[in-house]
Amino acid sequence: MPDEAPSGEVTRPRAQTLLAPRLLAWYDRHARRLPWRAPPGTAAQDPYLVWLSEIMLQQTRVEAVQPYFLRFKERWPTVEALAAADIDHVLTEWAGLGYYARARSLYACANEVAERHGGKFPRTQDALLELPGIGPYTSAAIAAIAFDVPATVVDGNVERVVARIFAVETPLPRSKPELRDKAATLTPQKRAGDFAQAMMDLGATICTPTKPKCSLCPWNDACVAKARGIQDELPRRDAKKANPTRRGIAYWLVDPDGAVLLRKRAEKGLLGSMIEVPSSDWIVGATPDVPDGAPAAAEWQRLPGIVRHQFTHFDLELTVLAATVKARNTDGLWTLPDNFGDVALPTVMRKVVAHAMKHTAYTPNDAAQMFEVAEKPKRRKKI
DNA sequence: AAGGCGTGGGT
DNA sequence: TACCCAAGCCT
Repeated sequence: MPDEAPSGEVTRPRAQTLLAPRLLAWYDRHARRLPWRAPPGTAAQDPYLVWLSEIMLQQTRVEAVQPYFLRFKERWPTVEALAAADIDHVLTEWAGLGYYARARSLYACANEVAERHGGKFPRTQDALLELPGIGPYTSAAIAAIAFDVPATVVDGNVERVVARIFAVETPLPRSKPELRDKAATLTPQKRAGDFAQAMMDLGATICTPTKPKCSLCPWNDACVAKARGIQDELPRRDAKKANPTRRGIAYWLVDPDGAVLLRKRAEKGLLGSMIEVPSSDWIVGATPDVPDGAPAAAEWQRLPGIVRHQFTHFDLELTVLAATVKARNTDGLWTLPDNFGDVALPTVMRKVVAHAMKHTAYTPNDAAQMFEVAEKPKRRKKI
């Protein structure tokens, strides 16, 4: 473990002091150009954009984030603009990106920054940590990248790189404290933001989970796992249990105008505050065979096939029942499919929409084509 | 403090 | 097909 020198700097073995400069040199030549990133050596990025990107990047790949980031930046260029937005518009813009509590926290955080911090993000890790949706990773990332604070940024990439460099064999998540401490011994006092992004780029492009490209790695001669030939086995992880399957019914109700009944889900929890095709509870076990919990009494027709979706902690199988009504006798958001793009439909509900429109007599139009995309997910089975 | 919380791409 | 797991946070 590193000792604290009187200056407050972390002391470290001499060899380790050489690692950061080598990685930064690699980063200067190989940094990916990303829309939220200032090129190495240029002026710091707008803290608002750093924050926005870091929230979106939580548990989410760069490629998935890019279009969302660009749309948010265009629509809400400042934290004040975002704070003044309608939360439902924010959720609609976030739809498809997942982990929707992030969008709610994003909005809450924008309002705190606008109202309590004068529109300026705090510059210290401790102060950032107080804001909604900002935890240990994100506070360090914003401090380092936006404000050049020498904070140690630890995400999944950094954990993997550090586990390999030091050949940490303790499985995750038990090894997290050790990995964090070892990462701290690598963090330089200068260019900590570039260093953090370099570590993450290294993990994303070179020190990958499988088949790491060690021959291209600026640290390959210092990597203990590589020296031992166990780089593919690290980091180890404790086994995780299998996911259960939950089943339920989604109710596709259409009025004479072709409007479809949608509903807003509970504020928090799974898909919190998002819009859904009304559905039963999703229960482990058999699909209920009675349309219990249907939004209206109607002649429900079971559509062929099933909608499958995987969440982080369970698999879902939805049966879709369809019916028409002569009048809008049920409260909800009666919405024409042409306008589905204006509501916060998460991906699982886009799948339901696609399935229903494919198996009912809905006239194909732009909306139908838009949702066809969501239907095609798996590769086609060979005949 | 262990589990809830999305989605998509890769192997 | 059936996993894995990603720029994590919250309770």
